[in-house]
Amino acid sequence: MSDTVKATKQEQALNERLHTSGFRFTPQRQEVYNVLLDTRDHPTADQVFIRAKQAMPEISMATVYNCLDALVKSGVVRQVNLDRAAARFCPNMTEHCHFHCTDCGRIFDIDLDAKPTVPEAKLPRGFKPDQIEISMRGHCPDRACPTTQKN
Amino acid sequence: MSDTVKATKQEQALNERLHTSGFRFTPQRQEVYNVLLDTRDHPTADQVFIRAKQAMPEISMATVYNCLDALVKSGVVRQVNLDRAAARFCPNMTEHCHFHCTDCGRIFDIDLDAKPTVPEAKLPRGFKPDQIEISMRGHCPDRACPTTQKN
DNA sequence: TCCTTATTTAGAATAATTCCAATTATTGAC
DNA sequence: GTCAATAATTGGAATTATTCTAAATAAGGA
Repeated sequence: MSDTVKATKQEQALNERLHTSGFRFTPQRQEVYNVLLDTRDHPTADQVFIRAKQAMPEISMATVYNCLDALVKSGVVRQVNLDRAAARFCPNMTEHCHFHCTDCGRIFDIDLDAKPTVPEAKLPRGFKPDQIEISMRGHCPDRACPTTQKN
Repeated sequence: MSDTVKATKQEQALNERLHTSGFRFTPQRQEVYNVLLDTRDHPTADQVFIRAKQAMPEISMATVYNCLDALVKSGVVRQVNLDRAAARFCPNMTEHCHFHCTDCGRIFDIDLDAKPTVPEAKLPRGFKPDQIEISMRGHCPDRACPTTQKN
């Protein structure tokens, strides 16, 4: 019951975020967002599609792409591009970067204390960065990486 | 004339780098590498193809991809993946990161004093990064960015 | 030189994403 | 609440970058 209230509040929050970016609130966008919140494993659009279909069998791939795009542009979801693989999506909007485990293929969020800076970089005068993105590639702890699942 | 000698030396160096990674030296690989050295504007495979064809009209797209792959694996060329756009290639193997100008679309190399580190990141125990990659998005100085050319 | 194996080539195939046109849903004005 | 305007959804076609394939060619070592 408080669950319902909570869900509604959450919906209203999403509604607002969408509207301030010029998008409409739709059940599909809510569902796609729910999928992302549900399992924060950085799914691809394809995986989001499969998961969203469980609750909403009629949803189409084109809509999933549209929804993801709207969510990203509304600032409630981040798009994660690693190498040239399919884009992945995460609802974690805190300052963080991504660690890609080359053993299991999983992607982990690594929290950052602050907006990333690059002390080693000597930016030539006149260059004004809006955004700095960091990604790491390496090995995650064995415990968390037992199988060689692609994910 | 010293040019010829120089070219040969350069070829021999490339030959060695390829061989130590288990690749053969071929004129196509030399040409693709030359194209990259020639204009360091981070061309896509497509652009490399077009440029390589001038000196080597018979070269095919598949070969360009194969050559770029061999060069990357031999450690003489870096592959630059920004967003989900076509991969770009650069022969600058010094420590550097990339600045993507959202006005003109060009990509600039930004030198780094040292291998990138991330002071802000608290890596959970057990995570062992092999590689840290940094990219920036923003605006380059107007002087260098007069036209809105896509590149 | 000959043999083995890698490379090149053109074209087909694939994967992720975007585009399209028709239908449906949402929103704001009345 | 109804209606019109506009945005979103849908399925499928189209596009783009890249990889694969099979046959021909070229390197490198015995």
